Amino acid sequence: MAPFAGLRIDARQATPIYDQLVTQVKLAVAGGTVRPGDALPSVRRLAVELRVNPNTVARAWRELEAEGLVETRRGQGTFVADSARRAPKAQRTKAATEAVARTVAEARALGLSRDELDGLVEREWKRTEGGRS
Amino acid sequence: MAPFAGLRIDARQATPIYDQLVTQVKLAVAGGTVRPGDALPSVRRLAVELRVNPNTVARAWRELEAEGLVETRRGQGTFVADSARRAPKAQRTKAATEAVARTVAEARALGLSRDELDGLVEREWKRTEGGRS
Amino acid sequence: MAPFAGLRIDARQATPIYDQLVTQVKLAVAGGTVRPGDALPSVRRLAVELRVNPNTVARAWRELEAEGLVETRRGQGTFVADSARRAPKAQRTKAATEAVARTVAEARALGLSRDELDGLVEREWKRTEGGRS
Amino acid sequence: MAPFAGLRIDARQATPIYDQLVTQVKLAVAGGTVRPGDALPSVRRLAVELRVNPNTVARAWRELEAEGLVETRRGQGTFVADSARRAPKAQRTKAATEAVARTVAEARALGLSRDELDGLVEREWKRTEGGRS
DNA sequence: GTGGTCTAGACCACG
DNA sequence: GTGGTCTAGACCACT
Repeated sequence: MAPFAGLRIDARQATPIYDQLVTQVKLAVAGGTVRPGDALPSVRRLAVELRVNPNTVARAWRELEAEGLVETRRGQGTFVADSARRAPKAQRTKAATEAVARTVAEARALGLSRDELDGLVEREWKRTEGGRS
Repeated sequence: MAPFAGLRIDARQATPIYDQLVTQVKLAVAGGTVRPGDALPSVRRLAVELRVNPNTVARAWRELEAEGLVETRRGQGTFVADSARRAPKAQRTKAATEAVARTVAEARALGLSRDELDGLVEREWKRTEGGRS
Repeated sequence: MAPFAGLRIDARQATPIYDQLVTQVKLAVAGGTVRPGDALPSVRRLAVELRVNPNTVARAWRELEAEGLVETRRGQGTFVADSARRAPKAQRTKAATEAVARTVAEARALGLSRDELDGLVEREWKRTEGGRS
Repeated sequence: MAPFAGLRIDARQATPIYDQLVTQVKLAVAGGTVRPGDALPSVRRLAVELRVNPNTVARAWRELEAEGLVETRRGQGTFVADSARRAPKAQRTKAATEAVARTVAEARALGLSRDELDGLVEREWKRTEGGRS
């Protein structure tokens, strides 16, 4: 499966689209799903795929480049930088913990039981199986 | 524990503050944590507590009122509307599923195993035990 | 004279407009012409003044913010960051030396004599006298 | 010293490489440093020397030819056109004035005194003495 | 084909 | 009023 196959956005969310993309690429790099040298989808292709303006994708890639996570090669495309490293385990756990905390809080507020939550996690995990790991 | 005791905001987040408040109130109503007739914190008190512009809190309450979830009684304050009902199970599950999906996607991107994710959920669930439920 | 009164761009130049603005603000900060807390011109006002698209100015301010040189206060405007310091003398001299080298090289290529070059510098210096210093 | 011996580029600069070359050749012609009939370096040789794609050099020579400043003689190379004349004094002064203006602006923004600027010009002029003039 | 810059203009969030 | 996001579409630079 191609790297970055799973990039997706949610227009209803308050987080800006370009920011959603930045976050997902960062996560993929931190988690080792993609590696230095891997190509990001081209601005135009991804824009078509996500039905988004090319400028929006370009802005995301630009921000990532400013942070040194990716580099653009003229006329070729945008690539994960050689210097981009998989984040250490502790850091990844910390990030995941925050995400989990948000979701648990929401589940509780919605009055879900522990079993119901586990069921949802189980189902979602299965549903997303098969990506490059 | 007073209803709405846990309202909290994160100024660093991209989501507008008023939006964070709206979401939390909605969740509490949908989940049955608060019930029709319960009072929302007063605009001024909450503004002070969260160190936020009173306009921002007012804006949140206004949006909620526009949606019919709360009602303002002159001189008394803002209250959960009588018509506000706990959301039906299916709707609550749908909301929770979206939250879970986001978190599972993030965990996967970070390269966590299923067991690691379960462990984090377990820990977070235990940690937040004891609130009004 | 107001800070940043002298911001100007040259559309004929190869350097992108937003970049020209970034550079000028950086120089002004490094040189002490402007100080922490000083307001940058508003995006819209400057865009009108320079006959440029507001997006272009916004992009410049955004890049400066990403570098921590300025900070934006919601609804108020963009300001030189408190942390922005005047560059040390050595660094300023280095920057100026590069600029001088470029110009001397060009003057030589154009066949100017030393006296002619001095005359131009003299004239330009006089012409720009009167700024905040 | 061979004509065009000093052609050099700066890959870090925003200005396209081919443009940097065009500008330098134009300057050399305008200033009389090179004369009609003088040969430009061959595309390949210069590409190797500057570690640049030959297309880039070719592009520069092509632009210059389109402007009538140089002409290509099949199998021989590229030469300064017979019609290329040293620019009139006024025009050269104008070009130099712009360069000086940019540098004076930068020096002012950096908080340099008139004396400091003069010192830098003096030093740079001395340092570059000895080229073909 | 790739990314980069810029414009024009809409709509949102905040004070 | 301030800045922020996004779209649509043009043109440029480079491979």
